[in-house]
Amino acid sequence: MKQGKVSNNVIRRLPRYLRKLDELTESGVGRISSFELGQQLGLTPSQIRQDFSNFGEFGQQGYGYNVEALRAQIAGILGMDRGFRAILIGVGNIGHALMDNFSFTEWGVELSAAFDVKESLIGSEFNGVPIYSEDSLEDYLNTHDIQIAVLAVPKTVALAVTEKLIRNGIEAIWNFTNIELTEPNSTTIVENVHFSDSLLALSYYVAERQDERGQKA
Amino acid sequence: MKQGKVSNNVIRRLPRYLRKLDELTESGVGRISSFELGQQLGLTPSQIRQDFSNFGEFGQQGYGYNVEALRAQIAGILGMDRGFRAILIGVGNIGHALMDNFSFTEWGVELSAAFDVKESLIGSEFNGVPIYSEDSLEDYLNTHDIQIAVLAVPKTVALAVTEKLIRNGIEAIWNFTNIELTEPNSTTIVENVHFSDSLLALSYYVAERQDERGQKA
DNA sequence: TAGATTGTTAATCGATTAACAATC
DNA sequence: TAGATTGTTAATCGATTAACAATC
Repeated sequence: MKQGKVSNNVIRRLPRYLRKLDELTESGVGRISSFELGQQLGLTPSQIRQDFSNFGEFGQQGYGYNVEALRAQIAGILGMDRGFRAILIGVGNIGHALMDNFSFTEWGVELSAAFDVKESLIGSEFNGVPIYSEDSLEDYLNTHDIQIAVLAVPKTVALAVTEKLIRNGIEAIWNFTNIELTEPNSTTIVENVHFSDSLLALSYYVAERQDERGQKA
Repeated sequence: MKQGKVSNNVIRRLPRYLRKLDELTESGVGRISSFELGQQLGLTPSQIRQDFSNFGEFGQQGYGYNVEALRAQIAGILGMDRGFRAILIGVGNIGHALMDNFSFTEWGVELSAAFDVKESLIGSEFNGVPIYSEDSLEDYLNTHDIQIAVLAVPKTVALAVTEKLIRNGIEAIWNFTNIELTEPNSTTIVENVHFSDSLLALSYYVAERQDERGQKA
């Protein structure tokens, strides 16, 4: 094993491995080779072995990988067993959908509270997660050990809230607003979820396909 | 200009350029150099010029780029002016949030119908988009010109619905289910939106940061 | 044992960065 | 004109793939 700054490309593949391994377990598959895993994920066996070798030796010659054990290793690498805690800011449409629908726990993260400005929401609770007034956000951050802020507020207040989060020492922001939040500073980790970026990439490939067809005709 | 299969990396940056250019327009900036744009996006000027040169010559020596004109070029490249049409399958939590909250039109896509199995939803309408019974899905596809299917059904039925979509010649699937939908076949374009992948990558970087701190102490 | 498959080193390929002539 | 900045060619860097000895 090496473990000297693993490339982002590798990191982005880890969750895919995890998901596939879960699927394999579900269908009763207990072991798998890099060749077979590659087939199922559209990757070369080489790349898969290279990826894993960044973190250790998880396989066995002549055998392959034990699905369950490999899964556990990757989960550990991804920090799923660290007990990270998150809060959600903005219980609008997307925020609400996340609370209702997204299983934070399944991915090793505890959603411990949500915040909003809307009176009718404050004091209520969703899936056991309490919703507090946004006024109490700073106070909450200072009295609880929170690593991740899920940002789901309207675009207009996104920057102000971000500043507040950073001022109170948040470590990471999971950004669902459609604002460019790259490097608000050097110490806060930002992960952007831009639906529109994703749709536009899709749109590009559909357009490209159209053009290809057009040329042939 | 070259235009011979542009790399995926480049395509993924285009929506970011678009977003930034919109922000610039909003704040009244009419021209920008690759240097300044690079600063704001955390990219090198070289990369930006290289990216654009895949599609044409959009700048002017000694001046830079006209923000509005460049925006229009990129929008065109991304297929935003092609009038793509989409349908949504699954009006659950996430599907509902998309209908309510996500402006398809803003990105050049028309959401023309939604489908669900839930009796109470069928026949109703959100933001002018009608919700039909999933039984009529195939019929609808055969009588309308639809390119994109937004897949927001429960995990358990995801594969069955996907098959149905492909059988009826859908061109692209925007996949919001947490299922690995890579290459269902070679002709359908799939764009995955996996929240969990994104959260896990975030989690990894928080864990890494923790370890770094641990070593220093 | 023979066959399979790993982990790793070396080779290739592709993407990013640097440099610079062209020109607004 | 002088200065700025493009588009592009060349150089560098990094990521993927191929190959293979080690070994279960």
